[in-house]
Amino acid sequence: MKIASWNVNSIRTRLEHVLDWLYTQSIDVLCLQETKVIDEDFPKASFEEEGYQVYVSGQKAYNGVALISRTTLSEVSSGFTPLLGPDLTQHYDQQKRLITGIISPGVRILNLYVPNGSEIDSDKYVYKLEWLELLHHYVEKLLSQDPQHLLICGDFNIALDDRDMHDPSKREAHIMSTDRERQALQKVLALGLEDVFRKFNSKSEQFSWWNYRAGSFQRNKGWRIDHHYLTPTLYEQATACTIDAAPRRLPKPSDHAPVVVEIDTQNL
Amino acid sequence: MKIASWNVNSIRTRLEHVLDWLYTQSIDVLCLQETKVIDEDFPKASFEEEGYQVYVSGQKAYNGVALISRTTLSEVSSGFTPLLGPDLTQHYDQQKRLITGIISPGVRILNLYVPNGSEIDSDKYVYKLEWLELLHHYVEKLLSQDPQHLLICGDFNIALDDRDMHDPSKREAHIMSTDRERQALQKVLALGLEDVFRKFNSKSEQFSWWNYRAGSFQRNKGWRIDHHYLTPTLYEQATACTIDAAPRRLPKPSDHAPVVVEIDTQNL
DNA sequence: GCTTAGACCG
DNA sequence: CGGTCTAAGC
Repeated sequence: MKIASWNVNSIRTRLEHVLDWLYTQSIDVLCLQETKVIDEDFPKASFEEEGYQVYVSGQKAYNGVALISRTTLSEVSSGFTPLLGPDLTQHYDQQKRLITGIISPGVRILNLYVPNGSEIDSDKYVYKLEWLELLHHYVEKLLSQDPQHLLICGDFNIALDDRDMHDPSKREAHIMSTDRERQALQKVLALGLEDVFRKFNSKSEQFSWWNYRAGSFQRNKGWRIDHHYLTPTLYEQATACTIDAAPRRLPKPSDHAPVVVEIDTQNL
Repeated sequence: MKIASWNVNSIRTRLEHVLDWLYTQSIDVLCLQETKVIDEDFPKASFEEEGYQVYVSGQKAYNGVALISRTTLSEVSSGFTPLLGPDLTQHYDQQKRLITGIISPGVRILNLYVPNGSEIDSDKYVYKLEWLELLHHYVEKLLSQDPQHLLICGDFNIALDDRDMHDPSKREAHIMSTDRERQALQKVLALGLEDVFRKFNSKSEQFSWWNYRAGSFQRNKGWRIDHHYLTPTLYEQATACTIDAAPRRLPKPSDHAPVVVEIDTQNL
């Protein structure tokens, strides 16, 4: 089973890229971030015509996530509120950054768009850290339901270690690589999740995002900020995890490349 | 010799359309309107590489005209001021709507983008009528220099008679066809100029502009507002005048089609 | 750089 | 409807 995560930076602008890639790669579950569209304007029909189910949680202009699956999805929900209640979460759920559902072999997929954080110590940076703290509570609850069948993927806007950024010397000066961001994410992962990309590839300079500016892609000045995290049983059954840079070479690309994980579901 | 007029609605957006059409039609002189670009950002090199001279008079975002010629251009100038002096014209020359030059067989080309007028009796409608009054003085001066070798072309934003609009019953209710606009243009033409399109074609519904909205082009709900006006000697030597609707069918077209006049220059 | 939105123009 | 611009977000 192939599960992909892709920050598309507007699904309406990138629709043809996404449809073409989805079919040629025969993806089973596609997790999109930064769809940048309200739910009623999401181009659902284009996916449904090809046999996919589509669940969206979007807003105007910013953020927005979608879960697109060839297999039936159940228990789909979006935002922190369904699990954590409205008291803590109402404010954070105004931004549409989280959607989840269970796919047919009983695996829960959690698709995230972690806040960018803008600049270190800015209000948005604080919001990012608070959001990751909420995520910790949320994942804890999910794991209490089933500690072995959770896959979390998305745009984390965090480079987990120094191999995941092109200039690690600037680590503490740059958003996405500060200790506080890394630790906030590590606290979530400590609940029992592992970065499956590193099961297959320990090299540095394996990036999933390149700034549009200054020929960053051509010079491979990027960041690996799009991840798949798996609980131990799923991690064991993973057979591959790859970043596909091909769509990033197309005209008018998203700034992110899709990341695909393959899982052998026979023994689940 | 083939002389074309085309309102391109942004030369930067339409550059490929214009270059392709220019070469395939082997146009000698191309008069552009609504280039929508400041002079330093006009893509001159694209035309110069193919052996054309380029003269521009543009501004940011609005208006803008260009004269692009395979034969040498002389006495090029833009705006009313060079002929009429600054007193009356300074205000009107802030909008870049007029460029002129003499092409090699001694024919003066005057390329115009007449104001649209917005709504009847609006400030912009008054401006349009005043601009046409200034044009009358300007053309009078040009003809005093040479009454026989003047070609005026461009987007006139006026349907000269009822054949030139799809719904003549709305004539007085619609900008571009009110009596005051027609009379202001007729006053210029009375100096000794004739609409050369009507030398070859007296049919109605021969349009050069179709609104982008409501499928106007598909239903041929258009207007003939792009014209070539010739002094008698040139008029006699004209061998064809055609509107080429083909570029209007392309993806992301200009709302105007180019209009081409062919003149036999042997006897000039 | 490339996306969005809203405003203005035609 | 489609071009421009500005201002914001990443």
